[in-house]
Amino acid sequence: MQRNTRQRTAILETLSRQDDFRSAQQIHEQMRADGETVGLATVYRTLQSLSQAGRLDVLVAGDGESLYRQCADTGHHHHLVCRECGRTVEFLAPKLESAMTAIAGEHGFTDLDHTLEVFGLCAEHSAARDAGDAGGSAEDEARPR
Amino acid sequence: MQRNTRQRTAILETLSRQDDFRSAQQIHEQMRADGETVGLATVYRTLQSLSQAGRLDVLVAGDGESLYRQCADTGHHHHLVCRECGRTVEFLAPKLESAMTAIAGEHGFTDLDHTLEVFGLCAEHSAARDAGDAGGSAEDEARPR
DNA sequence: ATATGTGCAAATGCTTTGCAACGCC
DNA sequence: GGCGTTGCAAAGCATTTGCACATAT
Repeated sequence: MQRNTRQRTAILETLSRQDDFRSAQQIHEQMRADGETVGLATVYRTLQSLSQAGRLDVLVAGDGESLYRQCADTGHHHHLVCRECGRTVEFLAPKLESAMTAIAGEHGFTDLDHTLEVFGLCAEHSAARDAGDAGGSAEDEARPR
Repeated sequence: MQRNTRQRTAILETLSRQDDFRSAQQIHEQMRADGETVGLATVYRTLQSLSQAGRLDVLVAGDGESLYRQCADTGHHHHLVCRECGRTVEFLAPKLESAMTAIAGEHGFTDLDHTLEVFGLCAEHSAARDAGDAGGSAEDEARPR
């Protein structure tokens, strides 16, 4: 129930070369730039199926856009993401998990699920901002939102 | 820089009578049902300005829709939300906050911000499910998504 | 008086879908 | 050969925006 098509392979390959969280559109755009011929709808459909299969991590940005990334850790984990460049650090927070489970239990909640994502500016970009990067240079093109 | 219009007042009043997280459209719909005459765009604009002013909590649902709620705790806090009925419990997690700050710091990240929301089934609805409520009754109308 | 807020409808932007052609297995 | 997959364009949705009109202060 999941065939190995040229497109599917190309998408996986593109993702494996990518370290940041990227939107479906950005991934599609990059593939076109790399000479791949893939329809945008296919990218959407494939990313969706891959994430459902647990082979991809999804992050819903503040504006509702979905961002995808192939993570090193295949289990449950969280992310520290740079708002400017999308640079991502994966981390675990076991104490936090148990604390949440406890709180939920106290209130009679079951069937839990949670989202925890941290956004900020990575070392490189917080430095740039300190230096007075008020006017936003030519980085508009590169940011993963 | 923020006038007291009939619409603004009505929206605040509606929110104060509401205990669950609701989307802009649901709030608008309810207001119409209550006999209020307010444009949808106004609801969107007002909810946005209120949340920016910190008078409202916003939650981005999994599908990207924004949900609003007037919370008791005006400071920083998190939510435990029932997937079925939207019932919400506010909670604090100070240890968790510092743990995240620490992790972010280790990686050189600054200007932090984070999202932490827990979803699950409240006592009432987890019981209903256990009882074999597979066919979903007439509750479709009431759920805040 | 005048800066703001409002309403409507059109425009946006991301994502999904219908459907015929296509290509793995 | 059959059934999942692809592509394109159209459709869907939540949200935003332009603009003329209304209205708080």
